Amino acid sequence: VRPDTQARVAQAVKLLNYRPNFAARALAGSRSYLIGLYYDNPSPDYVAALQVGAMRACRESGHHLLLEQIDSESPRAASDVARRLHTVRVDGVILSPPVCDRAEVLDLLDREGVAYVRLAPAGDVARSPFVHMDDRQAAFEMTRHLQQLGHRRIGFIGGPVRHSATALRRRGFLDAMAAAGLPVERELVQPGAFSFRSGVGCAERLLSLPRPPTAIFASNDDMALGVMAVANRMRLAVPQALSVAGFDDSPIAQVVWPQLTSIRQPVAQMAAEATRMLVRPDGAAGGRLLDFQLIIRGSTGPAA
Amino acid sequence: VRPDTQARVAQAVKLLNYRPNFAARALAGSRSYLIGLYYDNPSPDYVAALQVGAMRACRESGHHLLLEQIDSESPRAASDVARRLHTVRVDGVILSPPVCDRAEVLDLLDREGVAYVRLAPAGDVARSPFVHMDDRQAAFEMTRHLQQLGHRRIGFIGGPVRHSATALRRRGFLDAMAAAGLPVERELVQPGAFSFRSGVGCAERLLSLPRPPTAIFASNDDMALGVMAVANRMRLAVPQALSVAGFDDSPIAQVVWPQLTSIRQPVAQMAAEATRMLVRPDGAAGGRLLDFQLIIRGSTGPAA
DNA sequence: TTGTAAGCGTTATCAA
DNA sequence: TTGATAACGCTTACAA
Repeated sequence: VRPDTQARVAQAVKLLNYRPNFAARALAGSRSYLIGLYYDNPSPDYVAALQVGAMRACRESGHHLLLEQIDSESPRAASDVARRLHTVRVDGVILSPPVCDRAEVLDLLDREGVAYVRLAPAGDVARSPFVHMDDRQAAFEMTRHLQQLGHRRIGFIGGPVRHSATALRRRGFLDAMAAAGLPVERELVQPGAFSFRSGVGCAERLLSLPRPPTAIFASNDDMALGVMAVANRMRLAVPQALSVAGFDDSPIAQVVWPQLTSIRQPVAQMAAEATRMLVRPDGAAGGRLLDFQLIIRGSTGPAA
Repeated sequence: VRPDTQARVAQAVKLLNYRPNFAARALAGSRSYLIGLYYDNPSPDYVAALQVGAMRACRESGHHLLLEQIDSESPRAASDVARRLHTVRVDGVILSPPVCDRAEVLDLLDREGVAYVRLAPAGDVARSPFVHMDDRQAAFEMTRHLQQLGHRRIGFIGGPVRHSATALRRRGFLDAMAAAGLPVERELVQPGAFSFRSGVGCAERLLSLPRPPTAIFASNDDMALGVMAVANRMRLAVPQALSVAGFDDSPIAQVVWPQLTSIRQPVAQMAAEATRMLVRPDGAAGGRLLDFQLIIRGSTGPAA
C-alpha cells in the first residue's frame, strides 16, 4: 500500500469516525472473533484466574471472551455444548479440567471442526494442542522442602481419583520420599476429596496415629485448611508442632494464620497461552509446559 | 402462519439440519444476541456468582455472555469500555459495583445508546434500571440477632468509603443499636477495608479496649476471618468468649471452624434479573429489590 | 497498487 | 398468508 494512500485512508477513518462492524466481519469472513471459555470447575478462584489470562490474550489479538459453564458430570454435557456451539460459532474453545477430559465433548468439537486447546488434560495427549504444568515435579519439590526442614514422617492427603492431578501429585510425593530413602507407611497416605471437610477427616486420622507425622502435605489448599483447623482444635501449634503444606496457592492461603506454604500454578498464564495458540493464524499444535512456583510461608517450619 | 406451512418449514429444518447463523442475524437485525458483563471486583466468589446468574438468564433467552473486566480505578476506564464496545456491539450491559458508579462509564454508554442495568448502584437511582438488595436492613437484622443472644457491647468493622455498601451496612448497625436503646461508643466502630488484614487490625484494636466487646460484626467475611484469627491468637474461644459475624456468606464462611454466621446476598439472582431486564423486548425500567438471608452458624452464640 | 463486484445468511419491506 | 427483493457492512477474488 502506498504511504499516501494509507494516510488518506487513516484520515477518512478519523473523519467519519469509522468503526469496523463486528457482525459484518464475522459474516463475510466466516470467523467470529470470539473465543469460548468452556469451564466446569467448582473453584471460583481457579475460574477467575482462567478468565483473567484468557481475557488478556484476547485483547492482544482483538478477540472477545465468551463464557460457557458446562456441567461435565451431566450425561447431556456433549449435547449442551452442541447447542451452545450451534447458536454462536466461536473461533476456538478453551477447555479446562475436568470438561477437557470428556471424550464425547472432544468428539463433538472434532466433528464440528471447531479448534480447541485443553488445559492440563489427563491424557490422550496426541489428540489436541494443550497447555499444562508439571504436577508431579511440584509435589516432588514440596516434599523435598519438608524433608529439608528435617521432617522424616510426612503425611500426604490425596485428591479424588477422577481428577488428573491426583495421581501426579501423589507420584511426586512418593518419588521424593523414595529419593530421600524414607519409608512411607501405608496409613500416612490418605485419600481426600479436595474439600475442606475431607481434609478434616484425613487429618484426624493422621494425627491420631500412634506415631503421628510431624508434617502433612495436603494436595490442595482447601484440605490443608482442614488440617490446620484440626491442629488448632488439638492445640497443636503450626508450624512448631506440625508443619502444613497445601497446593494451588489459592487466595485463602494468605487469609489464614499462619499463612500457608503452597504451590502456585500459572493458571492465568496457561489460559493466556491457550488463547494465543487458538488465535494464531497458523493454528495450534503440540503441548506447552509452564512453570510452577513453590511459595514458602509460615505454615511450614523445622521439625521439632 | 398456516399450520401446514409451519409443518413444512419444520420438516425442511430437520432435513437440512438448518441452524440460524448468528453473524448474519446480527448483521441484518442489528442486534448481537450478546450480553456484556462488565465487572471490576476483586472477589472471585462474587464474580463467579454473578456469572452463574447471568449465564442462566442468557440461556433462557438465547443470548450469550461476553465477559469484560474493567479497571474502574484507572483514569482510562471509560475509554477502555469505549474500545471494547466499538469492536463488539452487545445488546446490553450489566454493570457491577464499583464500575456501576463511574459516571464517565455511564455517560459513555448513554452516548453510545447501549442499554445497561446496574447492580447495587450507590446512587443516582433515576439514571438507569438497577437491581439491588437492602444492605441496611440486612445489617440491622444481623445486629438484632446478636442482641437477641444477649450481647450489649457489639463492635462493628466497616468497609472502604468508596463502596456503596459501606454506609448502608453501618447505618443498619447503628439503627439497630439505637432501636434497642444501646449506646455505641465511638471506639466500637472501626473503619476496615474489606480485607483480611484490615479485619486483623480492627479486631486487635477492639479486643484490646479496656472493656472489649462480647461480639464483633464485621461488614464482610474476609474481615470476620481476620477477627477470628485474632481471637484464636488471643485464646478467646469463639463463640463462648467472642461472637463473630460476617457479611456476604462467601464460600470461606463454611471453611473455617466454627463456621461463620453471615448474610447471604442473592448475587446470582441479581445478575439473572438484570439480564432479564436487558433482554426483555419492552426494555428495562425502574429498580428491583431482592431479598437477603440471615445465615446463622456456629460463630455466634449467647453472651457470657 | 487500486478499484470493482459478488457473495456471506439473515431481517425487513412490500407486493401479490 | 406468502413469496420476492433489497439492504446490512464486511471479505475476497479478480480486473484494471
